[in-house]
Amino acid sequence: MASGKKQVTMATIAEEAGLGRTTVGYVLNGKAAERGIPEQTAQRVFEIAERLDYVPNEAARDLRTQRSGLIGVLFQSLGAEWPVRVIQGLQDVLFQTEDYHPLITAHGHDPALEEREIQFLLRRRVEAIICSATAMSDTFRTILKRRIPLVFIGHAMPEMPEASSVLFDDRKAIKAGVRRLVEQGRRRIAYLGWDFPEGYFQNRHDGFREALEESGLECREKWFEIVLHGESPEAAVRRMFSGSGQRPDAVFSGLWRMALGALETIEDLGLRLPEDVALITLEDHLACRLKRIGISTVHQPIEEIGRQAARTALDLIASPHSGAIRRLIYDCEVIDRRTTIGQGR
Amino acid sequence: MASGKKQVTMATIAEEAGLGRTTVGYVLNGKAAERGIPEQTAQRVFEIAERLDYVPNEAARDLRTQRSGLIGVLFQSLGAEWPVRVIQGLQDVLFQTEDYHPLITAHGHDPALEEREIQFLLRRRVEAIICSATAMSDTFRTILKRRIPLVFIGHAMPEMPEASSVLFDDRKAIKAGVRRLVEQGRRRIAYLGWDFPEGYFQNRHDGFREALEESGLECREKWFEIVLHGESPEAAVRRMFSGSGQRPDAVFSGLWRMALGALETIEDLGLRLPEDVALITLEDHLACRLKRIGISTVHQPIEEIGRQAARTALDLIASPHSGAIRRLIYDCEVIDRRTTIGQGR
DNA sequence: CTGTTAGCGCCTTCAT
DNA sequence: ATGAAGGCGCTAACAG
Repeated sequence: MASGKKQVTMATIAEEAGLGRTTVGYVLNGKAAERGIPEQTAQRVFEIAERLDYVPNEAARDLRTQRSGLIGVLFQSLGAEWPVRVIQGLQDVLFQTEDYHPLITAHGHDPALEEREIQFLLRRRVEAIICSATAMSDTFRTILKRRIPLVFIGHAMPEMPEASSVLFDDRKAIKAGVRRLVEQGRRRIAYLGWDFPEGYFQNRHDGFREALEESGLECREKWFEIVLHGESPEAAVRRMFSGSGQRPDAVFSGLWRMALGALETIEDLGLRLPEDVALITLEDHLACRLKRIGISTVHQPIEEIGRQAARTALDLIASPHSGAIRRLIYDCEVIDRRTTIGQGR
Repeated sequence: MASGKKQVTMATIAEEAGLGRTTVGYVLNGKAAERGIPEQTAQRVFEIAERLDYVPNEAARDLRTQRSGLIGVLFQSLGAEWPVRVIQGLQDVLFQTEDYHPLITAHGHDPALEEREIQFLLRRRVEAIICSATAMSDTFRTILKRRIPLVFIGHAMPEMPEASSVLFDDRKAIKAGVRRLVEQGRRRIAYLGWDFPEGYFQNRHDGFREALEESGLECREKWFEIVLHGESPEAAVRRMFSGSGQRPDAVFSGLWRMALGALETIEDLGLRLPEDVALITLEDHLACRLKRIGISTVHQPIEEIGRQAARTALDLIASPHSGAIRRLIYDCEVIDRRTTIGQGR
């Protein structure tokens, strides 16, 4: 393989031990007892294996057993904070199984690469694929056609009802955040959202409107800003606070980046946080947690998405004929930092 | 495999096309021309493959060719910022090859898991392993014994001269940082380091002393603080600034986390940055780049470590008998932010 | 131009 | 209690 002398295989061990391959195979797979192979023989086999630095060949095993023990994991990019945390959740679960490992890939928003990477996963015969939703790609269809369990995380893909998904209950989180603002006496709550090309965040936008309604507040269009892709949040915030009429006394942001922009802009306008304006955001990013930034957030446990996605994949592998599984992660926690009136944290 | 009808293999295609497996095999591997197979036949094979959703089986291919096309990548944790950026660099290079893919793993500082994961990589017959150095583990010896190229990143492992490595030239970076401080008129420069258990950062500590020496400054022990594992940087900084004697007029920090602590503490002490004290750090972490934090840094291109590590691995695979390759990444750039006197950025 | 053949290393049924 | 044998899907040397 790497070089040098020949590989050590089960045959090598069998020969060395003066046994048949079969016996060795059973011993090495921990089925010695089951086949009535004497303890002593097993012992000897293990010793020889150790001495010879035997390492089983997964390719051969996969080929023979028609399974790979791999779960494909496909992200657009690993650069953001959340993919990494999702992966940690995945590993929490997969490390326990002993049987499954993630095969992690990213495509950097490049459709050609995406296709290639999916092919890669298929060639390796991954038994399930966990991925973040992207623009509809035909390649996903290929996955389903081969009847490989597909689990979307982060956002659902409504065009693919056959696929499973594990998502945050964003509406619930938004309501919790808005409720906190209302508790703190805010009545003029603005919204700062982002217009991702595929409209993935529609759910958040709608959730905000619903939340206001539930609190008996009106949603003024002037205070409902959807920042376009490529546009800076700063402009949106300035617009929101411009004019001589009433100003918002709170801003709910759907993304941490926008919240950071809002923080800057609001202070630039000479307003004080949280006295004049409160600010709260989804996505409890590291930046929000830093003492000098301290943006209050509705914290959602990203690792839990990973854990549930792993479990979902395993469930689907175990019973391939069950329908799609859809899970919502309801957990969320409002964390008061500098930008809301809380006891801090 | 997943379920349902039988797998589509080359044999299926051969049968469907009324050809021999060999012919199909050559066509599918793009060696039709080389073997003088008529364009038309090739065309037909491709069509059938497409129609049948044929996906080659890597396990079979690996078994046959005795290579896996996988490069193992092992981190302690993916949670920090730099592993992810290293991976992006790796992918930059590997995506170009078409032939190699990373197989990414982490073990969360758990030696038992580390061992298991290395076993996992070996069973999959990765052709090289790229990993961040940890406490000396015997498992690494196993890797070398099997003559699998091993590339350390981040820190060298002096105990293993047979292993390759790709590292930053921290000394050079530190000198650049110190030089900038000196240019700005600082003469009483303190150092804030961290005592990682294995003493990996000794290199940085020494580099700082050297840098001072080169600038003709003395290194006062009071201003040379190595924060112990688990201790807070705050205490160290307070110590450094305590007493009635002279105070440092600049702090060089070896880690962004410490720099952040220093920033807080220095301001808590009623000192102004950068007027009273300048602050500069290694590790250009996101937190340093945020406008409200704005810690000046000596920026090192982490992605480049990934790229070079990938190239090193590929080189070693290509010529397994060459000795260890050691690469230093010299690039670094001093970035002035709020905590030094620069034109900002 | 195309086919036959012999494995790669492992699992597993069947025979002894 | 142990072994022989066949085959998973693919490649490549060797015939035709």
